[in-house]
Amino acid sequence: MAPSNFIRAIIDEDVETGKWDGRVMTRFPPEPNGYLHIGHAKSICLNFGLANDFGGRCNLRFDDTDPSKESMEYVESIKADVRWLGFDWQDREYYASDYFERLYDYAVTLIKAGKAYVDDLSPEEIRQYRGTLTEPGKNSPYRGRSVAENLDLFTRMRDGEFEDGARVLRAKIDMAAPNLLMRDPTLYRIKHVSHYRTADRWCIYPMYDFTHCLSDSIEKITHSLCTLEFEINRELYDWVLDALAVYHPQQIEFARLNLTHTVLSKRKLIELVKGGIVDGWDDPRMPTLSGIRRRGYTPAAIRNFCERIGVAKANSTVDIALLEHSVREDLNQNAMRVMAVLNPLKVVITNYPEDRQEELEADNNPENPSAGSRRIPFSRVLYVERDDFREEAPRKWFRLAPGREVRLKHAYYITCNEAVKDEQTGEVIELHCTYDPQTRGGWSQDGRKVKGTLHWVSSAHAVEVEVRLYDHLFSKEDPNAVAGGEDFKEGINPDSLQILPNCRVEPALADAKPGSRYQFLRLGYFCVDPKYSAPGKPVFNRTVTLRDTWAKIEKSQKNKA
RNA sequence: UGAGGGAUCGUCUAGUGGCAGGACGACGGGUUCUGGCCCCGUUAACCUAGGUUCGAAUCCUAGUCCCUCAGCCA
Repeated sequence: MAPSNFIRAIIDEDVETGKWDGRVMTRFPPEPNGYLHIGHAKSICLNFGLANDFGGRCNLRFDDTDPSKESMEYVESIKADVRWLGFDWQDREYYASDYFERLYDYAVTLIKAGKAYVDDLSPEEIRQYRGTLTEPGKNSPYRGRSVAENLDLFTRMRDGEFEDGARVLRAKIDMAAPNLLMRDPTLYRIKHVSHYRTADRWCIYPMYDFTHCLSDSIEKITHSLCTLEFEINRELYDWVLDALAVYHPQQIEFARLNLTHTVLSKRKLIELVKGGIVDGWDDPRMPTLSGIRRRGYTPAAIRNFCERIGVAKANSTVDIALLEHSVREDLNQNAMRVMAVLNPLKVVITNYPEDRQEELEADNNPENPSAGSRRIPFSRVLYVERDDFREEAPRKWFRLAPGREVRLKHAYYITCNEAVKDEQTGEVIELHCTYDPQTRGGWSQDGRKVKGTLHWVSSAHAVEVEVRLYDHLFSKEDPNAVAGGEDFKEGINPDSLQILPNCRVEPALADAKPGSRYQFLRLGYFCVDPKYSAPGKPVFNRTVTLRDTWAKIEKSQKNKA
């Protein structure tokens, strides 16, 4: 069971008092005008999670009332993302556009009750009549039209007699209301635009404030959860339902998710995609669910994350380290361990026979013995990580350096005797080491210990692959906090993507399936990219690094120096 | 300067009149064939000022700061 929060407290009480006959009915109501991101995941987990925990149901409802922005492509991507996250709406897949006829009838009812009128004012005029935050608005000259005239005009709006923007249907509330939203809000506008589901059946479309509450009402929602920016809308939500005297759910607002080093506004995300700054909506650096999925995150990791961050009414920004922790936790338990060398440095085992090779046993996951083991080839020429060798070992260095002995994971102890350099550049291009045949499998009978254990691959057997290393898309903790005139895109991390074309991995990985996840020993978790991999030629995305204690030690050593 | 909301460790979040707890991070240690995982420990908070009370994060009063709203978007 998820930790408690103020919404659970409300539902607990409602269940106890029988307010909704013990029912819990929620809904996730996206507009199909873009891709879902990690912020939506919070809402999805909340709505479906609550319904699940209280024995209720959660609907998937598309709030598709603005045909100029919506499409089936978005509907499909949203459904795929919700399903991927692990939630099931069964047959309850609803569309506000399916309610258009009933919504129209409700509007007519409102007109007949003298609670709505057709206004001929232009958008500009409506804005002027609305007043300001501190001054009241004034009534439209068309506000006093008779019910009959309003009915006639509204019918003709529907019939397509008028141009876009010529007239709107407005609720007749109070032009002096302190809440601007209550100053005769627009209920219907004319848009001669084809809708992706209703095609050309309609040329008038209902506004959010009219549609959402009534859709909730139609679906007998009990708790209508939305984000804080809709607090102002609640008064109107309640007004519409009261005016029509229909079933009346309770709207409850919670704070949307913000993440450090990340932007989550739809506008900014679109800008990144359209500007070609990222490789589409599913770029592994994007906070979209499709991007996160391609990056290698698991649904369970996202769900755990959403549970951990909690739900409250205060604006807050979650440290992205918590997201990273969640995926490490899942992958540590479930990802198969393999060896990969990102920046290969050649190692020749000088006392190992040239024509010999052997296979060594390697466990697939120490966290899960049932994952079994595999055999990996060993031979005279190997690759190790360039970073694992230093000509001059710093303090606390456990790895390879001249004269140092280390363990090759699952293999042998080796001792570095010589670093061969390029005569021109002075760069170390090869290491000459000797191995101890008595340490096969990585154990020494004489009980001597080595501090360091390195990952490696056999040169002759290794497969060359491309690996993509990702870092936060934004260097700044809060990319939204930009000085006047500055563009948020200036905060983009120039090193957020690093492509390494010449990495070496264990031979078995040549056939790794797209989407499959591994731990590259001592490096991090990696996932086979579904977009750029080809059969026999996988491309690996780094999901997240392993925690790196040595990097911290080194950093603090540098700071002291 | 209208209306509606919100302030608890560095971050996120519990607590609703009775020992301010958890998670992440940071720091230190133990363990280890991954400088991973795991384990142990340390650090560290009630926006301010009054009041009520035996006792206040919680109730009252007055402030301060932050967020949202002037789309025919959602």
